Amino acid sequence: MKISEVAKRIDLPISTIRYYEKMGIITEEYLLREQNNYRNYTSDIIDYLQVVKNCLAVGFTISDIKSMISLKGISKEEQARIIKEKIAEIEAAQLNLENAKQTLYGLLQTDITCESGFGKHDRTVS
Amino acid sequence: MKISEVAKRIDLPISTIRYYEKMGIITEEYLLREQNNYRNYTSDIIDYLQVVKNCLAVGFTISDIKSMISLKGISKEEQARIIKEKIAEIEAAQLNLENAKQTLYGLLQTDITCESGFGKHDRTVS
DNA sequence: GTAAACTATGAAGTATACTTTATAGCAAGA
DNA sequence: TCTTGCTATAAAGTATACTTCATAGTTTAC
Repeated sequence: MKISEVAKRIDLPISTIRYYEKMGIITEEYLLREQNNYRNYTSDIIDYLQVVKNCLAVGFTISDIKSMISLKGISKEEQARIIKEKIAEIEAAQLNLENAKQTLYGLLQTDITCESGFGKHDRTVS
Repeated sequence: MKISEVAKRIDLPISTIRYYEKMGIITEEYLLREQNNYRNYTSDIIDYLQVVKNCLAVGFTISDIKSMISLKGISKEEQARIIKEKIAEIEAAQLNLENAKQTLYGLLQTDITCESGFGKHDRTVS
């Protein structure tokens, strides 16, 4: 699969896909080169990039993703530790999301124009 | 309350608090100046900044927050529209989080070192 | 009253995640 | 064949969210 097809199927700019490769999160596993030097991706790249998109969308960095990729080279204990750490981060993010959502629902039910400020009367988890 | 106390209580650098003010998300409502020109914050600033932190942590931009603040000046219909839009964004983020979490749980249960790549065998929502 | 600590401003610097530009080779259809 | 379009690389540019620096006024503790 050539880069433009990947771009279309995963809905990312070509430049972004090349950038991910440069950053080391698209590896040989998903990518080889044709004789003309064009990139040729495996069909797995689509699912993989969807996971990458999900991770980036919820606040993981490219560096985080690199560390998850590199899990293959380290001990199972270390793997489990890193993965659990990431899951904890996700759960913290989920709490934040729920708080933000409740803040917004609160705004919907309040007469914002007259007396309430953004978030002014909301409770948040510290 | 002076800036250093706010910084300590909300656990943000002083520079960040001044930056938020510069970006227009800390308004007169929470801030006045003393005769010596020092910033003097109301106690409400703490709860407010916690909401700001939550929002930023889950992917909202400072610009998003500004638009939420400015809800006070616009019609209720427009307010409701913007708020519902933000809630939809949060719900999309929640889906992404759940996907990312399942990806990681999948990794925990797989023999990563031997055959599975990061995310390679996971399903994600398109 | 003076040194250390806190406050202020504006401007420049940094990190992350991309995007755009410039230049050039390769390919497919009329 | 020639033009249009896709591919390539390297380097510079952009946006967002801060942080650091340079400089200077203010306050507090001894």
